[in-house]
Amino acid sequence: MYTIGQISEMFGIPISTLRYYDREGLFPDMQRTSGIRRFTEKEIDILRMIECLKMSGLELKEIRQFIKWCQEGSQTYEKRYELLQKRKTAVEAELEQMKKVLDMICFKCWYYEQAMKAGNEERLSQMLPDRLPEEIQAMYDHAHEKPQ
Amino acid sequence: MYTIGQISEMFGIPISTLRYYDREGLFPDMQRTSGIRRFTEKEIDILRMIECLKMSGLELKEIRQFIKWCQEGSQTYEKRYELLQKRKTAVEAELEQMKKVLDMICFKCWYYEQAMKAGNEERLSQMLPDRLPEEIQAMYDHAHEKPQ
DNA sequence: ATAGTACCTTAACCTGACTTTAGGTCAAGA
DNA sequence: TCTTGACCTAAAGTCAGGTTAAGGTACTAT
Repeated sequence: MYTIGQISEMFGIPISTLRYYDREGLFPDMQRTSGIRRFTEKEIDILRMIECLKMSGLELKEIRQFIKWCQEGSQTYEKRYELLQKRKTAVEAELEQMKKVLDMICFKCWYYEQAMKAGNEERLSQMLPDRLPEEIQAMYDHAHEKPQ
Repeated sequence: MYTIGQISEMFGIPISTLRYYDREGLFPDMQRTSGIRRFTEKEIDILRMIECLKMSGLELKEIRQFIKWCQEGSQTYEKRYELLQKRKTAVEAELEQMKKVLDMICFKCWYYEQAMKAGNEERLSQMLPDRLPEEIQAMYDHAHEKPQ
């Protein structure tokens, strides 16, 4: 059993945020001793889940729903599964998007490296959009692909 | 030259958002004819940049700064390059993070698939944390790696 | 005793990124 | 003429996800 201060240390999450999560119902029936929150393994598991689902792009209220389902036992397996499947699809799409963004950023880094060497962008602008060096062109093209 | 309505259509961005971007100084010295905004190729280029930099996680005020540098010509190449390098590092880290999150989500999908088949989580809980089927274990372990 | 520290609450405040509202201009078509 | 549609502004509102403030309790060490 841990106090809110210990959990805050453990996870690097401000105390105010932990209290806010509690207010939002993310720790259903957390125990207290004379008003003071007692975080057990159960709450730690929930926090790990919150961190993961938050990073996957879920909102707090959706996370609260998921946690509620976890409490309700085996009859909500399907709902939990469906939510996770949707998340999976969304995260996969986001990952593809981020790869394109990264290629765009990398291209722009190359671009400004060249611009710095030359002192201007004249040569560079003549290379656009399809006379770039092979590797750079590949990044540029990938970054500019239409999303399917 | 395009009107705000045409640009809104082209980019799928609400008119109110385009006006908001303008208010925030993202289209420095955009021309107007009798009060009506005229979007040219220049503004279209800026919008493409906004979309890319936004997806890379930059805030509007940082994007405004970048656009301002673009206006200032060749003496800001270095600043622009540095900002992009920082973004590159951040996006690379985010990408790695997202891969872990995806593995976590995939693991959980598998978990609930099994739970649905079995009707309970007893078998599953016995497999944690290191007696999972090989492929699943790999996902689980990757998802739980400590960030370096 | 009293000071310090860690906890508690409620309510207000904050930030970023928009969106909505209320009221106004202006040109084209019925 | 008058209504419709596309534009305009300033100011207020919204939403998520917190954070801060003000005031209170309770244990511990000096």
